[in-house]
Amino acid sequence: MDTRREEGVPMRKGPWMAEEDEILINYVNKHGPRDWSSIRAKGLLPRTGKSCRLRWVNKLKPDLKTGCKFSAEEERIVIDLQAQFGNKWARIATYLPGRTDNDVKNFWSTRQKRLARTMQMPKPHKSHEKLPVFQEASDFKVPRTSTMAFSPELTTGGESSNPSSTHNSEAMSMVDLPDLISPNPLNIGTDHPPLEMIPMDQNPYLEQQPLQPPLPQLEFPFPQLPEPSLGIPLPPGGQEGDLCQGFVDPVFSDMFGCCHGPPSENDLGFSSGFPALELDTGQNGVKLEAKINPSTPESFFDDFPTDMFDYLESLPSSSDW
DNA sequence: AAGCACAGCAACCGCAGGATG
DNA sequence: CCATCCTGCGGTTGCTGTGCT
Repeated sequence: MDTRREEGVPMRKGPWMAEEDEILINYVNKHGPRDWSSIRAKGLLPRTGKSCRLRWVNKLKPDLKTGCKFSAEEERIVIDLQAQFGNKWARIATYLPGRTDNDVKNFWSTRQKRLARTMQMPKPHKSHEKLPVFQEASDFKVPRTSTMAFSPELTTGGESSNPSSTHNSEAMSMVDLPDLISPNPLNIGTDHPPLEMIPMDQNPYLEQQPLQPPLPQLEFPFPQLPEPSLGIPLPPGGQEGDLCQGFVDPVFSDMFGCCHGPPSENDLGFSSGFPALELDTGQNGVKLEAKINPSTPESFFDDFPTDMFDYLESLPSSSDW
């Protein structure tokens, strides 16, 4: 394949340097995202065409959400679509604006590892062994929109989603934590039947939210932004500063507003576009104080210190063994 | 402070399918 | 029809940062 034509020419591998990125961006701006192998043929970069394309698609493309964790809604979409399409990451990624197939793949693989750890969690444990800590709230909180559906009898009397039983968070849309809090939150190896993975369309406990069709791909030449901007062209129909324009999932927009890159002036006024988290900006906007909004999505807690949930583990004393 | 383990991510590899000559 | 090239996809690997002991 590429290797034959590259004989004798030392091909660079490994991490990309800023200069290489710049060259690649310039090339794409001039010629569009195609003819990748001619980049090397023209002597612009000692990289294979594949490598150039990959770099562009995964890191340099203008509409990417780089350095932005998957939101709860994105997680839900990935889970739903993975159940529907299987490991068709590129296809799944078309439903997630700003995400690449590699992002989705990595997210899924990380999630699988985490689940595997959870499943292998030994029931008895020696006192000196540290229990696996649920590092993400979504490991033990089950949003009602999750495809992982409970049989009602699995929770205590089916009252788990009663808002009055939650911890002062009137509107948290999730199964009440204490119902799932145990060293074995999924009831694995107990008398309970295992959790069922139910396809979305057969899940009676799921509030159906039809998936939106994939977004149209950004076409070359990319639209240019007026200054000042982050240098990120907008999706068609988008407005400046809102990379999520065009992503029409109302739930997503309602919950998260938009995910931004580097903070801009407007970002400090978080409350309008990011209802899940309100920040009190002190003098000069330096001191930030987070206030939890009642409608906070569950993955919001991912950013909390894990020891916040230490009480969940309720470690038995060593005398119990 | 050093060593270790782990999670997350970037990048590579191999393969498949379409386009072209 | 065949060979070759290009592009795209999914799986895998290896590096890096971070937290824990």
